[in-house]
Amino acid sequence: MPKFLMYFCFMYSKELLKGTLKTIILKLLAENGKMYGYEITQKVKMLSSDKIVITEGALYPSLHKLEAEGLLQTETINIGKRVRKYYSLTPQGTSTVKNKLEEFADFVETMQSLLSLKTATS
Amino acid sequence: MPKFLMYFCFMYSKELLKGTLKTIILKLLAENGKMYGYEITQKVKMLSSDKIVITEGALYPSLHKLEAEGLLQTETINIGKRVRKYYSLTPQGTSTVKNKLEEFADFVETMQSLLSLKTATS
DNA sequence: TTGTAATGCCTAAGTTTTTGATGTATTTTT
DNA sequence: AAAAATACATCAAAAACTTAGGCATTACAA
Repeated sequence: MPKFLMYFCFMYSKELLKGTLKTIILKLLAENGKMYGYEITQKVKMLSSDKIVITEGALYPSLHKLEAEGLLQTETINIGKRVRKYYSLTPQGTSTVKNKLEEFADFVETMQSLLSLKTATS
Repeated sequence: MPKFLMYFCFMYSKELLKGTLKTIILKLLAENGKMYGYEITQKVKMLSSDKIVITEGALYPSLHKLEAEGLLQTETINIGKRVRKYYSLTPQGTSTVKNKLEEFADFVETMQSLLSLKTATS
């Protein structure tokens, strides 16, 4: 789909996405073993039907930070003359994924009750 | 509960909360007609069992912004020598609440499927 | 009665996270 | 041959928040 058309279809205010990027990255890596940056952006777009678009300006700083924190490790390989940098979870990263997911689930539950989005079976 | 103890019990990383503040405010006002700032902080704390704590440093700028955007209107009354500023929804605000809630619900659904938190009935 | 906590409004500096623009280079498709 | 996709990255600016403070009144406990 051409870029200029995308803005008419999907995507909600990005505000809500804030704070969820790391969780998304960690979860994807937990499921797929290792992925490179560009692959992550495409996967998220596809899995969310273009509703969640991770820009590279947000992704790479986040990946670098996770690596600096010891949650991710990298492995660079060459595809012809092009470089590809694979990210994967460290042991510490693996144990963090679970916490992050629980935290998100808990947050959602709290918010849903606060916003009365989850009505008691009545 | 004393402040120094609170940090041991509840509250998850505030990151996730980002972007949800306006939605929370609008929904509370839709339900309660009119509320004042301090009241909102207390209500949210209570309804979320202290899991969501809205600081005044976040609340007041947000209220002022919503007012500037025409979604809220105010009414100041005096309680003895103390001032109390009630906020309520404008017609525009009322129609915005629904959108915000739908947006949040949609976001959550997308995230849950992305994070595989919602498994298909199997 | 005195001082601490609670009520009630507010601002402002600094941090974090993200957007949007830009840069570079290779490979694939039209 | 040109355009789009692949693939990495950085950086200024915006947005939203945290932390810390300021001011004043009222309630409560020591």
